[in-house]
Amino acid sequence: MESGFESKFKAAISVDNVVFGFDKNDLKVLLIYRGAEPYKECWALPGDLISLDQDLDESAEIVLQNLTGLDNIYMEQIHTFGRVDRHPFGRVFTVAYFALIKIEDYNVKPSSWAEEAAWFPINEVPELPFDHNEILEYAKNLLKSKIRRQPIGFELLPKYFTLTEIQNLYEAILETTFDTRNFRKKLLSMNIIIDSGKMQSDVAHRPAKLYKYITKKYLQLQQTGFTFDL
Amino acid sequence: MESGFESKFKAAISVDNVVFGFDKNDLKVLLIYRGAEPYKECWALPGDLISLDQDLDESAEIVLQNLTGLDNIYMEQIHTFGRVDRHPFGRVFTVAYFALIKIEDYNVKPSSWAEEAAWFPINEVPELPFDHNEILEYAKNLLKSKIRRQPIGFELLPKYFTLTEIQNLYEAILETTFDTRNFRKKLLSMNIIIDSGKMQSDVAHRPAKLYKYITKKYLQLQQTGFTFDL
DNA sequence: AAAGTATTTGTAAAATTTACAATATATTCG
DNA sequence: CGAATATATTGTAAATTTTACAAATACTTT
Repeated sequence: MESGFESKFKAAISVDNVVFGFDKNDLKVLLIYRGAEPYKECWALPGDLISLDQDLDESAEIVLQNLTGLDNIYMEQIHTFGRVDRHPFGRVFTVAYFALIKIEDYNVKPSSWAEEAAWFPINEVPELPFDHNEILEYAKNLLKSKIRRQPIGFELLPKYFTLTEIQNLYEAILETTFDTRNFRKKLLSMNIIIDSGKMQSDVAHRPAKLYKYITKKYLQLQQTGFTFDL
Repeated sequence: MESGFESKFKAAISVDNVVFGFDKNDLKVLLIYRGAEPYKECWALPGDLISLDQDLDESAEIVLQNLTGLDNIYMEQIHTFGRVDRHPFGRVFTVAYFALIKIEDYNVKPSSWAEEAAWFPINEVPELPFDHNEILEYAKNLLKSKIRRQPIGFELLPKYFTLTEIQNLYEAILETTFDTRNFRKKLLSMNIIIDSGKMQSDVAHRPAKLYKYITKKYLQLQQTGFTFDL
């Protein structure tokens, strides 16, 4: 009953990357327009079959760079999807990764068989091929739970940011609202951000102070973990 | 430079299961003694290459049952390991799963090519083949963080348990100690366990009350999540 | 009956969380 | 230039939760 090894060494592995960004109060995800079969001419997560001579984590970064030009992005594995019929070309298991980046710090340019690469507001993502909608949903939920336990919000914000911006980020991700006074109290009590001395400019109202985060504390907390509950 | 599809459909996938149990104040993990190559005659996590005609999650349960006789165990995927050289027979990606069970409720019996199956205290696990020690380490850390957020401790305990037992469980997993009064106060305030009316017997000291958990509250909290911090 | 062993329980102080609204500071408009 | 507009900023009291800490209880064994 035990089938031989040969029949088992016929699978392919792909990686699919969920790259989140934040811009103008919108949580966004990076998609590519596929210029190759299957699902040619569809928007999809930047993902591809991997070469079997590279480590898995390494593959995720390579695939992302090939398709979007994003280089040196730290990717974290989130889940592997392996439904039998998820790929029309054969048995393909896909390992999903995710990353958080500051949109303004990077320039995405499609390459390889990606015809376009663009940021989509998380609530305006079209129907995606394969099980990509399911993967995206998984990633959103993970982000939601991670942001309450690790100070990862800053990875999505520019170097200098206002307290309102970070509150908007938290509210967008957690799909809730916070009392401004309490939110600020809690955030500031963590001692991971500091008044940069700079001010917002070019706004038609009272300008806000710009804060920056303190790398040392930040890295420490990332290890320890914390709980952000309001 | 884009290699063809053929070269990519040559990988195999395995699943490796980390099954935790708890017994006499020890966190334990289920291992099998391998009766097949590679690493024949070694203790290892119960895992095997999977058939390519089954869904991934399904495969995890099948593999576990084949090797250990454990049937109908809910397995949760934890991580995929894909170093190039992790398997001597070729490129094998392994998807790790974990499960928590009540040792006394199940009878493990080795089958297929597993010659033995046995529970090892987590601190007495020998050197394991492949990257199994790394996988186990990953699973331990996951358990550690999960137990602080979800009431999963009860899955490891018998139906009736004492407060001391559950405290020992938490202390074993989190590798720390708690103040007994505060631990009980916190646990009872969650309203997920209730005095069963029964008492411990056959002990050479004051017998403890036996508690049981309340399924309804328990399921609810599992969804909501909670934080267990002391 | 005394010794041994683990179980059970309370309280005050400190820290954290929650609820809640008025004032400040910039730009734009008339 | 003054008024309107738009968002930024800030404090406090009450409630809740967390923390630190030790003595009495109930069974078995000697």
